[in-house]
Amino acid sequence: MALRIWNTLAGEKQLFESRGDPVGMYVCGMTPKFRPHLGHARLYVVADVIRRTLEYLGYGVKHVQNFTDIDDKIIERARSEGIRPDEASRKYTDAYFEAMARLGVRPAHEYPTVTGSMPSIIAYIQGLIDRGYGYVVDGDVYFEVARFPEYGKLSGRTDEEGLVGARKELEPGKRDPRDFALWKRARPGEPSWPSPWGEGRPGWHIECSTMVRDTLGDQVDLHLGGRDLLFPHHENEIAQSEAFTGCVPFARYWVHIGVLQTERAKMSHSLLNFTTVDEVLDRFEPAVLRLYLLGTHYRAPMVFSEDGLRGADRGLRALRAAYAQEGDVVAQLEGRAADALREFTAYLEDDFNTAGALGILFDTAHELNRAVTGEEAAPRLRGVFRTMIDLLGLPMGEERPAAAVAAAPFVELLVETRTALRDERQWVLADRVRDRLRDLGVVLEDTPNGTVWRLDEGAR
RNA sequence: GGCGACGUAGCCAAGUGGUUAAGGCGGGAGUCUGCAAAACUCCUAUGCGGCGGUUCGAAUCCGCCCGUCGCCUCCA
Repeated sequence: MALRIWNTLAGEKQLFESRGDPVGMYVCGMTPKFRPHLGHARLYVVADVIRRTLEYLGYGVKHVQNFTDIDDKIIERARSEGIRPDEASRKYTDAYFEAMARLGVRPAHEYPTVTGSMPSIIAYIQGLIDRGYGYVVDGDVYFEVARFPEYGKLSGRTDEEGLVGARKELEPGKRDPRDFALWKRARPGEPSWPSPWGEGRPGWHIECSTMVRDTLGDQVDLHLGGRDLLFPHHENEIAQSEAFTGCVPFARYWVHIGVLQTERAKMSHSLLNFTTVDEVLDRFEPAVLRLYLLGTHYRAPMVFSEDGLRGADRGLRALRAAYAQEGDVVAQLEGRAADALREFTAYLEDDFNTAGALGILFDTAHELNRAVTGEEAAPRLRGVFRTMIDLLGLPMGEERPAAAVAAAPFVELLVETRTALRDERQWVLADRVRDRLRDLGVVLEDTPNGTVWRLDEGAR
């Protein structure tokens, strides 16, 4: 089986053929204007699994992800916090790295930034002007969409009326409503950089075109991003890049990750309806969130729910129990192990179908438990199970939440006492301790190896 | 208004022409256990938003309708 990917540009699933080694993978990074929310987590966890899958299949991958570290929202945010814009972007870039490390998202190879790419961006804009695609109006520079006939090939928006929308007026200075800013003239009190067109800063889309070229060349294999960036951001990126380099297509495979929504609307910073990664990780282990996010195919929209998280918590526990199984008798499960791994990777190779793959993972966990329970250990099955876990990047080591760490000495004292009671067959008292702890959100399990405990999910 | 996506059991969610429609959560019965928990066994959609159509055959293809969401403005 070979890797097939749904390419937004083609509107169909295509066989993946790399241009060379390593595969160039560019992921549209975040604008660090606040702590990352669950929508970000979904995108970057999916990107991480895509990269793991490629590497498993034997591809070398060069993963580049940017930070758009200067824009209106960052300036706004910095003002409200009484700090400088660069301090704000630094702060939330750090928050991003912290959250992703907890989620087991492997770092990209490079993280270019707008402020760190200024000379390159200016040269790129000048290049577009020189080639006749850009025009200057009083310190602003615009991209002239009419000069790029291919415009709209990614989003399917070719109709000018549809592009403009009912509400949007033609801004003064623009020749065409579709034209977009490459460089924005500085406004008083805002950070700015010198340029041939005067003080200002880059428009929103140009940084990606520039940074892709600087880090990965004129063409990338994979370009990933949220579905909400499809238009206008990615459409504009294509226009800029192909106009500048003449290399078509700019990105061979466009992969768009569906948005995460709350009950009624998309989760976003501007709607203030988001849940941050931190908020979830205060109460659930990172592996729970990761498992939850991978339970829906990446292209489908996903509605965030607390119940879903609790379900994932239970599911994770089952996987972890299977993961921890020990055994030493060789079983006749060699064939089954190979089948399971083949089925699992077939799902991942078919447009990164993590939800389908999870089905096989759970099947395998059950088989493993069965094999061990039946005194038939399955070393090979255990091996493929661990391979699957790694491909999805699910941490199997338990990370005890802060509340559990704090409670540990006291809970352990009670467990000790209860064990003594059980040794004396004082069942009523022993059960009372267990029941009372249960009421407090502490679950006790008596196993052949002693009593283990954990905090109930959601009660963290 | 324009463009697009989606609608599968109580909930979540795979499945894109052909055996009995994966898997998870929840629920029910049982094995094990001092009792529980975990694990294990079994059960939980004659049906895939609705109505038509194509086909020997459709959740899967086509049309219309209903509903939800996204983009068209900052957004991952």
